[in-house]
Amino acid sequence: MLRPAEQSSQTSVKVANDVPALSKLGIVVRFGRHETIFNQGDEAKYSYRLVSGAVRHSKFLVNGRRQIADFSLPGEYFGFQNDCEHSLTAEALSDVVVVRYPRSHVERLGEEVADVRRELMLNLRRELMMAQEHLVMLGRQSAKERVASFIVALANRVDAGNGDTITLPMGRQDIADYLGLTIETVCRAISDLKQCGVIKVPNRHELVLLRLDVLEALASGESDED
Amino acid sequence: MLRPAEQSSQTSVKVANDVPALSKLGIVVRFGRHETIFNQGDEAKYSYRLVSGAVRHSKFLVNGRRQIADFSLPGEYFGFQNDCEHSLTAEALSDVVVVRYPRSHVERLGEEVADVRRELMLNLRRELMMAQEHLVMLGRQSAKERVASFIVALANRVDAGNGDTITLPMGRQDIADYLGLTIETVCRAISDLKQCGVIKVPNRHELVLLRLDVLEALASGESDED
DNA sequence: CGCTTGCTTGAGTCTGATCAATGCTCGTGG
DNA sequence: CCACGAGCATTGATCAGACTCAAGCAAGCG
Repeated sequence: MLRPAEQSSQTSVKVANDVPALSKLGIVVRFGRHETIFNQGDEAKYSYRLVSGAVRHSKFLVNGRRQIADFSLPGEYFGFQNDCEHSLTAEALSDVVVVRYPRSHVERLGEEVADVRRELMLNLRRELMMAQEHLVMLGRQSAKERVASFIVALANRVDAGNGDTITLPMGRQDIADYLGLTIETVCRAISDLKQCGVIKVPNRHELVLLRLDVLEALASGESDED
Repeated sequence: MLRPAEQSSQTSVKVANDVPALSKLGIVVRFGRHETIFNQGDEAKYSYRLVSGAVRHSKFLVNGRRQIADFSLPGEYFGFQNDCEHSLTAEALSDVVVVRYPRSHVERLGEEVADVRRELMLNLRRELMMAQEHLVMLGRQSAKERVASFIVALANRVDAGNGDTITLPMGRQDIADYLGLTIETVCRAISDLKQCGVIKVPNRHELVLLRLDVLEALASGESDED
């Protein structure tokens, strides 16, 4: 199917519906599962919009520890935040299709078109706010609360409600590295939630929301619930 | 001395050296120690530049837990990140002098002047990168490493080196809430560092850097050091 | 079919939280 | 000027939640 090596089709596409002015600049590029899209420290030559698949954005410490800052889902932009070099490593969680924009063009468009500018600004602000929520999770929530928050956030992002099944495009280790936990702790928290009848887990990559209300209570730290 | 109630002198000032175009818009405002400058959820009517004192930016959870996202030191801007409502509560750590800019004017200037725009963008990016570093700390560093990181970051911000004395404008509880720890753990970590001869602590609000190299090693997670 | 890869569960340990007591500093009033 | 008290900071003892290490399990694939 998809080759691990980067394949580009030079067709311009109409996926950038949020920023129509951008659409003409992008080309489609594919990455295989676990391929690196760009590395922390790389010169930020391109920005991206994710068409399909999922991407993780992480930082690595000297001793091999990893912190995932964010996941990208289809329709979302990434790689816009830095002008000179990327501050995060972006890797494909699965086979991935992106639209790639040369940064220099994006930059110029930003200077010239007010709409693009506003959109870029808005994007940055959204990311900052998400990072702030993430800080609260890592700094002040228990393991179970973090896992609940994670599920609720994911559900909101794909607009899922009670009874709906959501897909987890990332593995347990990725969730752990996002939540600042170990894989075992994440597993146990998920098992707990399963036990309590709050979720169902038909398989590794799927999750059925049974009691979104309980999850939300846990996520916001209503400590008396178990 | 400074009254707790907000006092404004309607003189325009020349403090915004980074963004000269802004300087004419600002007025000087004072806040007393522990006064709230704005609350999470408040309409973002103003942006600020800190002239003197220090400010903490925090999020509160329902159960009273608090996560501090950032501190502002003299010369720094804050309250620019949101267009509609503030996502963080800003409080004066000490008596504080700020220059206050009406957001609507900032917004307009941003539309019209490329320099201002670039500066605003840069500011947002800086904040996002700081938040990402913060995430790593909270997610993947031990208590001692976090405290070391905190000290190193502060030292860098005020451009202090070995032998220099740095001022801690915040209390221990604030440090704890920034680092996602308890006040006791922060104290113990500081005591440890004192014990190892890495820092000296002449009093609550001052700290002498004796071995910045060791602090940096700890901060970056070179696990063999103690 | 057996191997690999990733997930789950269990047992024991350890780091950091909690609870409790004491110390220090500064400002206020006798 | 000293005594007192408020507000933090520090230190100690104990506890618990999350980590580590270790084993077993399920699914996918060559």
